[in-house]
Amino acid sequence: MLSLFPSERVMLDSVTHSTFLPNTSFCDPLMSWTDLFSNEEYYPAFEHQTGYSFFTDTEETKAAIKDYADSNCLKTSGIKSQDCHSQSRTSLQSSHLWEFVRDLLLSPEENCGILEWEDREQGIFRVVKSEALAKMWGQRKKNDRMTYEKLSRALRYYYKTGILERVDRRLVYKFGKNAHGWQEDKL
DNA sequence: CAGTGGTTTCCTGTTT
DNA sequence: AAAACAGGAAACCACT
Repeated sequence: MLSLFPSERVMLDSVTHSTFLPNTSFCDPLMSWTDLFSNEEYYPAFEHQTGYSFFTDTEETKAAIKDYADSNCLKTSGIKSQDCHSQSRTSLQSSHLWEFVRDLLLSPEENCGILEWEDREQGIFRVVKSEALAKMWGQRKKNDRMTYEKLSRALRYYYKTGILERVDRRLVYKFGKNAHGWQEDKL
């Protein structure tokens, strides 16, 4: 039943050490984006959050919520059955930031235009909605103080390790030699 | 308990 | 002026 497509092998590879991956079927949804973003356990926490600097600014909060709402597919698109065997949904499991970004890039249903390929072959991509990306990463790490500012700091550390390569264009990054699982012909 | 890797947080300065 | 980029430094924390 668990037919391993190359893509899945890569994903399983990157997810092997995740503490979130239950020993059940790969199709068994942990939590869809629908659950994640429409669940009242999350939204109230987001909107009523006032103790942290990130949310104290009304404009910022408004923008964040708008960013959230903009990605309406986050609320309306659940995980469809056919996605069970694709690389989608795995972004919830990837433990490392670069894997999270990669998996989001590879999952149109969950991406919602937050990330976009600039050059698929060369692994160059652009962060279209920085705020939403940070929000999503924060959700993944259960950290509602996450911002793109901080997320990007973590991304910059990847330049040293070859996970990412520098691209001198705003909000544009490129996968480096040591990043795997993103190449189309290897999926 | 100690060490480590991977961030997270903060900051100051520069660039777009 | 606002949003990104740059990195250094230090705190954090899950894991081994």
